[in-house]
Amino acid sequence: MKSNQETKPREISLRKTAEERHQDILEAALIVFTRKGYNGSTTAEIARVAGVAEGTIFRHFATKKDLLVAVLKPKVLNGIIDLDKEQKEATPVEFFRFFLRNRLELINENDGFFRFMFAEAQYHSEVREALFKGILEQGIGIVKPWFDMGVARGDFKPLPFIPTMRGFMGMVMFQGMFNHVFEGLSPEETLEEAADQLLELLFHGLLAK
Amino acid sequence: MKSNQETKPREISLRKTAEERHQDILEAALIVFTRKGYNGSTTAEIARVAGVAEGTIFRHFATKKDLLVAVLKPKVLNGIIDLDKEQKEATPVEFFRFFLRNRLELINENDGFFRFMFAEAQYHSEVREALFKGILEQGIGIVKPWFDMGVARGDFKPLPFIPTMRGFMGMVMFQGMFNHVFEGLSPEETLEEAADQLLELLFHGLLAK
Amino acid sequence: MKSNQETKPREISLRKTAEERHQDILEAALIVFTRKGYNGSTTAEIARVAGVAEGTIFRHFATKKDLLVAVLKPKVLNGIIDLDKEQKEATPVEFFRFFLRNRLELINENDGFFRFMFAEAQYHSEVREALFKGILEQGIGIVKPWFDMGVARGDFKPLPFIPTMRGFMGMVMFQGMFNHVFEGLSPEETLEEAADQLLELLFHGLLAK
Amino acid sequence: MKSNQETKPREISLRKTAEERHQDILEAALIVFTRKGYNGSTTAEIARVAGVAEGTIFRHFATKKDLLVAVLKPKVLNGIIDLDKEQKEATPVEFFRFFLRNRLELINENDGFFRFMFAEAQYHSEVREALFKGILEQGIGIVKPWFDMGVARGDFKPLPFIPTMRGFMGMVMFQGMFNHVFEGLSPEETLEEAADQLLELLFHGLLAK
DNA sequence: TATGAATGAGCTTTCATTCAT
DNA sequence: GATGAATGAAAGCTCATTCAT
Repeated sequence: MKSNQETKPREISLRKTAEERHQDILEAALIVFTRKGYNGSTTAEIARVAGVAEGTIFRHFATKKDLLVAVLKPKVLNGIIDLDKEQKEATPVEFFRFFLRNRLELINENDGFFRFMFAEAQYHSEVREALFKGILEQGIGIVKPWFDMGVARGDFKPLPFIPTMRGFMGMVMFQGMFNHVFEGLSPEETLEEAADQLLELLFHGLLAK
Repeated sequence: MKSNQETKPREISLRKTAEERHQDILEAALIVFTRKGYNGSTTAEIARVAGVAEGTIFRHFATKKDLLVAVLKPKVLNGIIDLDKEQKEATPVEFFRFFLRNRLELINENDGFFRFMFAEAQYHSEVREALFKGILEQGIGIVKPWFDMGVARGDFKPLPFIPTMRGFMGMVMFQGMFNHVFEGLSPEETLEEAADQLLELLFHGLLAK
Repeated sequence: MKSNQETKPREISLRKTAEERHQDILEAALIVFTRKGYNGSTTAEIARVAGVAEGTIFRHFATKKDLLVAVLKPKVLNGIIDLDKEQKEATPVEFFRFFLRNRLELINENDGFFRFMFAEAQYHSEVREALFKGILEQGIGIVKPWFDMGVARGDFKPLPFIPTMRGFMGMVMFQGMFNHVFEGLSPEETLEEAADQLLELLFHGLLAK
Repeated sequence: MKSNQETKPREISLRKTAEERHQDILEAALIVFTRKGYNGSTTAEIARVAGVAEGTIFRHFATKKDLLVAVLKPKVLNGIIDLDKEQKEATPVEFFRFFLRNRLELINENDGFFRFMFAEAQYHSEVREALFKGILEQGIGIVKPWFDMGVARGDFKPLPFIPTMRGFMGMVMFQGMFNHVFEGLSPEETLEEAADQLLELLFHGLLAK
């Protein structure tokens, strides 16, 4: 008793905390959703992957839809923040180079998740909103000042921001997301090379002069 | 056959032919799949939209998956053909301008179907293959000669084809497909304006000099 | 072929008609609901009793609640009609005697169903309404003219109708419904004897003079 | 034991005693059962109403059924006792008047509980027995001497006790219990008026002579 | 002793597919 | 061929009960 009181050796608990289970379920849902889509995933499989009973899922998330939303939230919030933290001294051109590489890496690391998000955005307004508010708005908020600065400095042409941005994002997203669908077209290419070639096209265009 | 054609004088039949029902089902499936996704669609709803009994679907298509494949086939085959028929006299630059506008129109007219295809491509290898073989390969087959010609004539820079193409397609597809998700960013823009701005970026790039 | 066309011997169909299945399910639901209550009954058991697959129930009734309502409807509608058809020539006293016996028989024959209805009326507004509209309102509509006639003829005292009715119905319903709960108190009693004794009390009261 | 009583000076404890929790759970169960029925109530809701954890319920009552039985017991035991304590000097007629009013008040005060009991008596033998032993038998035990005395004194007709009792109880119970179901029929009526009218019918009957 | 997260059997409901007509 | 009722496996979800803390 005494020693117990004094040392309290923080015995390794066999039981997971509620927070850990919560995370287990979220991670499992991320994996399964990404692989099979929302409608193609069953709560039974998510439970199996998470290593919990099926009922446990509904203790943490009232409905399957709630679980979907909970899966989206952290990905959306954490995806972009602090991106330009260390880029304070960069030129706009350098920022765009950095940004494009960084996005391709992000998409690559979260393999399948962005594809999942764009896919489900069509069918579920919750996803659409998360995609829009969490990713697009934030992305634009970060890129626009650099774009404006580039135009102000005379580095960039004074093109309209939104359409230009859309073209730029199209390049990046498409490369990042559908690489998977089109795999085989240029298999030995590295991520950096892909980024550089997109940048070349973005910066200088296709025409010879 | 002949006697059949002659004697049966094509009376205005209230009964549809098997071929007509087949088409009704395909069209209904296209509509429902596009709106709700493959897993989100029920054969009951497709039957209702098609105006046939649920069992009839399975007389024409053994499984729901078969129906999906059958829906993809004609879209994929007809999507691209005859594109360059009337462009024989054009310059590569003119072709690209025409191609980009034509693709945006195509995507627009088949509202939702391309989104559906890219979305389901993740979850169903059948769709992935249809997308790849039917659209990408054909598209590349058509564009590459013009690209090569442009490079040969000195109109285009000698950039590597595949990455350049991917950037180009990214612009086009992203604009066409996710416009819907990002609606509101530039609402009064016409399709032509969007096409012109993408072309400006594609041809001359972002940098000022 | 020919004989088939001519005689068409109305082969005994192995398959039940949709209407028959509908009835099977309603009858099964009546049995199970009556025995176990609404919340205590499972659609699995109802299906088993009806001899159909569980899914079949939901082809005929969208929800379990709908099935409950469908069970109530015919009982409620058929319970009372034509009661006074053959009583045109009776005196009010004779009518009351007939009515009381008739109600006790009805409750007896539909063993458990009235108990079920009064029980579930507490928890489900659908049942409450059915009970009120289908049984009480109709019952009052039938009895009131006879009561009024009895008062007009000087057979009955001019008591207020509703409270008197409630006392009368209480006697009848309680006897009919909770006989079951209180069984054992007077086991060899016949239905007729019970009715006669209630009538005696109803007509002449407890007091000696 | 003694030292325990003396040394621990009943400090105002924030913690409830086991006995208090026991009571809290019983009260909560009474409320929830009465409102939703046994099968319609969840242990989760009872725990919430009681202000305890769900597991705590099962520390006090092994099963939900045990909780039901425990809820019934005190109601059944306390429902009737002391009824005739102050009626020693009354006449049988006065007793019946008092008894009827008293029962209506009791049913009214325990709003819903008697309805609950009669309802669940159909589905649960435990309730049936409690109802029978706790309420009927006791009630009969109390009323019968007064009835017999009334008959002996020549106040009451020599009717058979059980059927008469059943008619009487039917009036009372039905009025008390299903008033709720039939509300609206005579809304401004007071409890006393209702009692008086039932007594009038009970004592003198419906017939004019 | 009280807690409340976890459990898993079982609930109502859905749906692709079958098959007698 | 067309029908549509029937099927039953499987879906999402509930809930009385358990048990490590």
